[in-house]
Amino acid sequence: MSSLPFAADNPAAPQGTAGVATPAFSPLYQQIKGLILQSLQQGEWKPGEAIPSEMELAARFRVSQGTVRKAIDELAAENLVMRRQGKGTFVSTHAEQHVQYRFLKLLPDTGDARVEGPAQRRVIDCRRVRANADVARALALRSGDAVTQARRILSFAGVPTILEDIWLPGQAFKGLTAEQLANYQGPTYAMFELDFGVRMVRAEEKIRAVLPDEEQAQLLQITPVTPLLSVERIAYTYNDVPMELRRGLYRTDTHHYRNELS
Amino acid sequence: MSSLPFAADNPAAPQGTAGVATPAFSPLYQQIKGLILQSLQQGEWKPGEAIPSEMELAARFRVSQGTVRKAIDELAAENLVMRRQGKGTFVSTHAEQHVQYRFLKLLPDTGDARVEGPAQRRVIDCRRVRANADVARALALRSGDAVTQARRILSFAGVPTILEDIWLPGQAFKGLTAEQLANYQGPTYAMFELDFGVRMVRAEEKIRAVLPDEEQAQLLQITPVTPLLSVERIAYTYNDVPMELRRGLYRTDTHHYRNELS
DNA sequence: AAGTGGTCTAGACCACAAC
DNA sequence: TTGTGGTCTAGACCACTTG
Repeated sequence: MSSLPFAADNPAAPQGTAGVATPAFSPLYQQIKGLILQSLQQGEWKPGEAIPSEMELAARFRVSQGTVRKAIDELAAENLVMRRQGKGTFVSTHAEQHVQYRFLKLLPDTGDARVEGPAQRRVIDCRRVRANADVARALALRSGDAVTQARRILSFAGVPTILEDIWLPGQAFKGLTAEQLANYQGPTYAMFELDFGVRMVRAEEKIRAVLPDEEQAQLLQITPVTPLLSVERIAYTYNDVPMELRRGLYRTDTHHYRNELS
Repeated sequence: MSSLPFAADNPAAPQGTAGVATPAFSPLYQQIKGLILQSLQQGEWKPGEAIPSEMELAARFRVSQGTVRKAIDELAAENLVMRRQGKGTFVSTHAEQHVQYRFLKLLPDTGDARVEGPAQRRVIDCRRVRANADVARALALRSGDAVTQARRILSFAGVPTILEDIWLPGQAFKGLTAEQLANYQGPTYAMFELDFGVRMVRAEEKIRAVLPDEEQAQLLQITPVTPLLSVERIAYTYNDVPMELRRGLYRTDTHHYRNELS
């Protein structure tokens, strides 16, 4: 039984005539959304599991089903939960996505990603280091804090296509090994959920065109004058907490980065 | 007074027991959405104008306000209309976007796009040609059909940053001149709305890293070994009809392409 | 048959903008 | 004061899934 900031029989935003700035106000369904979010964040329901039914949540929060519904609508729009008619509402997970890689927008020019199958992974490096200024800033850490750094190559149909450098906060990802990164079947983000309880919910990418240095070119088996996509990604858990910095170099001779605008 | 495929007092999907495949069924609010979309498409309400109030539409379609509301909710989510509390619901337009360029995701590395101000445009070329196979496929035309082709350079703070080639269906854009492309104040897509009645509603982009040829390098005042972002965009009007093919070459030494994932 | 999400309605009230 | 979109409720019924 949770207590609401503003309960249903204790209407929100009573609009005092004090004349000062509007007090922090949010509609009921936003408050409900916040409470559900809190439960998600605290792990009350695990990825892939069903959350309580709308009627149950309505009773628990003492609001109507319609209000819970609108809260869940927004959570579903943000891909935090998934609704399935007749079954229930489920916590999103990177493990059972209809598309294999939720955050990877690189597609083969030949259209169909399914024919490629999953990428082959080769982990080149995985070790604990101290964060430099750039990494620290991206992950909201202090310079010198412990981070786990990894480098790996993803190949499609045997062709090395992506070279990735990954930085993870040392605290949350204590004990991460190269074997885990290499051998886990399925998306790496699913492994993060399962082994570390870290769910990536959102990400931002900055994309540039670059030329590889000698080492990068060698790893991707290309010449140093092959232009590459540099994709710098920061992935966030709940509450906009950054939990991963990833810098990918994508070959785009047989693949392209696809984006939809509206 | 429109007649609905399934009226409110003539319940949809009576679920015949014929045992064959489910007949085409869509909920009432989807039908309403379709009707509103049709009016938008036919220009019953122009970009920037208000559409009728929810109550009016509810009366017109003989459904409840809540049903109209849900239809408009989806249209708003797709950026086809914009709601403004207390004022009404307005047809989206590229002219008065809160961000100046709705489809341009290139931002200065220094964060704030506003300090740059609008881009300086220099039109290099604008002429009618016949569509080759690639252009024809992208625009759903036949090879040899008339298209208007243009090339221009966008500069920020005096630095040539984007080289764009644009292809437009000749029929819809009859009479387009270099002067229009160069002199119109505001987004080019706003000019398309105003002068040609063509509203771009959605777009898809394929992004690659490339090296410029001699001519491209000269126009952008860079060396031919400067890697560039190649952004191939197809923009669509209503009903997924492609109305523009655009290929941009972006310098990414001082700017980056920004994308958000969820 | 029971339980879930999905749709639709009707009515009340709130917040915002314009007159 | 009026009209708009925004919130909230309560109840009915539909569609899908499971037992």
